[in-house]
Amino acid sequence: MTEHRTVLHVDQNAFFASVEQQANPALRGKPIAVVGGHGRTVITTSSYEARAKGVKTGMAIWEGKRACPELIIVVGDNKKYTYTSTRINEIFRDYTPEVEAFSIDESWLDVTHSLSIFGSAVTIAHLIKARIYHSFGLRCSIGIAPNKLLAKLASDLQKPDGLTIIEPENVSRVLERMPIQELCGIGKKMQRALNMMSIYTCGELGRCEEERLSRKFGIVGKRLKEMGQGIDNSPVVQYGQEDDVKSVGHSSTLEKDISDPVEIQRFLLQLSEMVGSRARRYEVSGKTIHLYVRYADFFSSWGKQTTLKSHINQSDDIYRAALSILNTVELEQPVRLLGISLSNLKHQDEQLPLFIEDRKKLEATKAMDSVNARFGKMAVTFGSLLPGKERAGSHVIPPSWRPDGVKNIDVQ
DNA sequence: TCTGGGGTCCTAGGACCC
DNA sequence: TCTGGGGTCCTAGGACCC
Repeated sequence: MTEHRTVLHVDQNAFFASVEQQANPALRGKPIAVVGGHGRTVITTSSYEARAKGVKTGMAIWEGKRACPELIIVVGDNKKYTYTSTRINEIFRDYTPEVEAFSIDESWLDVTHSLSIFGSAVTIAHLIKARIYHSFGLRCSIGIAPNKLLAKLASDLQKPDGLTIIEPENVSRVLERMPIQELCGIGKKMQRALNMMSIYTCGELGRCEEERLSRKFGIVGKRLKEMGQGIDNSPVVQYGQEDDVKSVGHSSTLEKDISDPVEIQRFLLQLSEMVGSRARRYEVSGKTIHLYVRYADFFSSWGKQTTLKSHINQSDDIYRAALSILNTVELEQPVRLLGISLSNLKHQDEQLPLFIEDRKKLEATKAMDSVNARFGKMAVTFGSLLPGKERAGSHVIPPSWRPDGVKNIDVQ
């Protein structure tokens, strides 16, 4: 038997909203909501003062204001959040190199091998809380447990500013009456399906026969039973050890629904440039292009993909592929959202193209990318973009952003 | 007055090759 | 003339996470 591990999960409380309240003292103690700088944005994060009034993530601004008329709307500033997140993860690495960023505001730390240095996991948790508070004025909730699944569950149990420990000997007691939907990985559909089988608590899930779960959920059945028992052997994957990125994509809701093919094409080119520049920055190219369209009615949408004979990451190649997909379809409604993603990726080999024309194109792309890197996204772009009225709005960074490595998304 | 954007993983069915 | 099966790649769609 191997010794059990000690894993921390650190969750920054109301991260974007708290960062804004720290940056602007006038916002402290007030109900605020962080939104994208877009006509059709939603609330990404709200302060605890706003949550107390019923403001929730995903609400439109008007919904938030209906729940809380004095709600203060703040347009998100990605640079603040990525900067703060990066600094916080640096703090974590003072306590163990085994830090895995799950999202911009959540990380796991495997401190098994640090306990002898710092005394205990609780001591480490207190040190981390104190340092984050003193450096940034931010509160976090920390869970301590023998694995990632339980550490994440633990950090959720007390918010804000919580510290919750699940000792190995207490796991089954804690799980016995814990609702299954509290587990990371069991969403609404899975909860409903399990409830239909009269399984409501982790205790019930852990005792369910694997055979019964496998019949219903296939390969996931075994994993579900383990989750109910609090078993999770997945390692904390530290920075630099992550799997290669599998897809690179951008999608954006337009300021207004559009039907004009020229406007649609212009927007598609803009998305292609965003996808291409990020793929080139990661030094990957992809064979499969996926185009996603959501119509004006919001509910109807489609996605189509095509796989090419060779890997590409040049913006105009991506654009051509996306356009060829679009041309196979008769649009049924004005378009609300367009998305392009590149997958089937491989690492770029840095060989110079054989033909002089291709080399020139590569040089031009590199120059364009470097200007954009210095002066901000879309400072330089393909000519046909420039007169466009439709632009991607400034988006608030999605919480899936990771502070390190290849999985960063663009900071705008 | 409507409802964001970034990913990962899994399944199912079909094409194609050996 | 009729019988396969495994492996890989592809498209489409859904569940889940933040």
